[in-house]
Amino acid sequence: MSLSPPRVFKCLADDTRSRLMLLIAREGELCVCELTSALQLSQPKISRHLAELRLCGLLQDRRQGQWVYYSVPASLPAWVQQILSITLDANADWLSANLHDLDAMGDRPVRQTACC
Amino acid sequence: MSLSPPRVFKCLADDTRSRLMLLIAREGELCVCELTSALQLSQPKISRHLAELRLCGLLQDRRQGQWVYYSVPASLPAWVQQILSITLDANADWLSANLHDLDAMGDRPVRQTACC
DNA sequence: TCCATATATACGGTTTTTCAGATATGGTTG
DNA sequence: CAACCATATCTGAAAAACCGTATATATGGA
Repeated sequence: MSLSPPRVFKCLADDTRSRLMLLIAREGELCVCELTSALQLSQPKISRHLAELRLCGLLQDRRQGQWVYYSVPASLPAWVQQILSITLDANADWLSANLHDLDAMGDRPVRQTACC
Repeated sequence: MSLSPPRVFKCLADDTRSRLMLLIAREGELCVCELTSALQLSQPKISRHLAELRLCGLLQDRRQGQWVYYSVPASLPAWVQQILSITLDANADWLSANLHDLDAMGDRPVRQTACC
């Protein structure tokens, strides 16, 4: 299951999945409830697309208490990370409404720092 | 009909279309018969995917005699061109069989130079 | 004009994707 | 343990994508 170009593009070939990936790439790590607020979509729909991205290897998840956080794995091939970065830089306006809704979200869960 | 990220990715989210785009981006300009040889696929299938890429704005065509040449328009947004370039550089092996079949093709049509 | 070549498109059928809604799982708290 | 919250998965149906075959269009040459 290698990351050929069409396979990567197919993962991103959906409005919801593109927004999820770019938001997570930008913010570093986001949990499902934050993404649900940012995209204003139903939770099952968000989860389904996140699962697809995770199965392709474009996302990894981490559970912390009740919340599951998604992030871009460091092991993701460099060219895929570059594509995300370039797309993000050139499409800030396209993502602006989602960033606004994310910032407007109340009661965002608090991440635990890695240090003990 | 703007080129949003998911729209671009959807255009590239198919094995045939990815190969067509990367081959054309690499070679500058290729005609349908050359692409048919490079991908070893039926002509209608190649033409159908080329039409889809052209309708999205990712390719432009130019007729010269019997042949129709496809190329990446200079007006394509820079971020899309960068994505093509990065993907091409990082996936030379994935494209190698197609490049080989292209080189092995006999009787390749001769392009007219732009000068008179 | 007639034929050959190159390319584009139309048609019909199969497979894939997507979605909404319902439900299941798993952790937390009382 | 029971109730609750966050998240995941299942189900069935609608929509879209893809393909092979047949056919149409356009160019060039005899």
